[in-house]
Amino acid sequence: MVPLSRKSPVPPERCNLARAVNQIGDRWTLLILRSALYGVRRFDDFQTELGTPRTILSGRLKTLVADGLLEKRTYKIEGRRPRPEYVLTDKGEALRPILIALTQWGDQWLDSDTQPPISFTDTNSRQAVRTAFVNADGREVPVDNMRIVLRR
Amino acid sequence: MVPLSRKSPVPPERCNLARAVNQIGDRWTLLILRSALYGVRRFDDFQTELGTPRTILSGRLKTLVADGLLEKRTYKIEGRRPRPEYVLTDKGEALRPILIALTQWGDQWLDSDTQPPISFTDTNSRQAVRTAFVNADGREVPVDNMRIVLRR
DNA sequence: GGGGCTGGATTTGGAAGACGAACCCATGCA
DNA sequence: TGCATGGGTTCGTCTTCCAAATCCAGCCCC
Repeated sequence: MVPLSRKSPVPPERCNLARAVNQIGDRWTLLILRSALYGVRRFDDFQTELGTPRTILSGRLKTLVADGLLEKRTYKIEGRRPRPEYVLTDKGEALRPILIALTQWGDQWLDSDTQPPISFTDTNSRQAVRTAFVNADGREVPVDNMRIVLRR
Repeated sequence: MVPLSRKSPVPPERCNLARAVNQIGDRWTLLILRSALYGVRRFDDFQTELGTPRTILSGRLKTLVADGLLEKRTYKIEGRRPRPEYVLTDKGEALRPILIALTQWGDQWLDSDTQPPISFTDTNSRQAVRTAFVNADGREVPVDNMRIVLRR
């Protein structure tokens, strides 16, 4: 168990986890990113799938673009007028492993009775894949073997 | 780039990521969990560190306990009256790798200019540690080598 | 070229939740 | 008895959320 501490080693103002939470730590924002990672790009598709109020969706898409997680582009279907679409940037795409890990957390702790509706396997070994800590060589490092390094 | 999709392969109602987001996808909830992972346990310590309004903090702690992420216990200091403290359960502790991964995402995408204030190393190799997907043998699986498996 | 359709929004009021300040309350201590 | 401490709740305001209605631009068709 984690030892008692009266305060965190890194104060929230300097903490990149806190900053990340401020940028994406919001229900709708995370749900929009979820859909985006599955390839959803269009306003009405987000709206239909998530049931997000249109005002909110409009605002969240704006801040996601402003924060560089989505890129607003224009797509054009033959015979239709051009329309915007919202595509993940590299920065947004970099959240994929994290959200997959969170999915697996949900599989285990929110719905452990039933088989998860989606899972991930290694195409070579065909084994199930999980998240873990690895060193530079890609070898797993057990949590007990990890040391925290603080800078100042 | 992710191919266009008009809707997600798993609808939000059945999606454990969406469920996870509904349980912890909230600014204050995530910040409280951050502090808890660093060992913070007491009402006033959370409040001082995060600046959470006391009403909000009180409510969030209640739901975190109700959701089984924190356990409410009693601690007693010699000569002081007993008080409650909030300690991570296994379910809450299981979020650690995910929040570490999110910290590292923040290091890279929100503050890449400066050295991150906190990092993690392997006590054996003294190398930096990162999160990755591994197979059952603890061998890293590159993201391109992952296959999605849908049920039903 | 007027009318309808369609997708991507903004405007408008009412409801819910966030917030800060003040207060409460049980215990231990002087 | 009075005061200090930690952990809350109550209160009134203020912001944000939300649903419904409306707007708007471009394309189609007649």
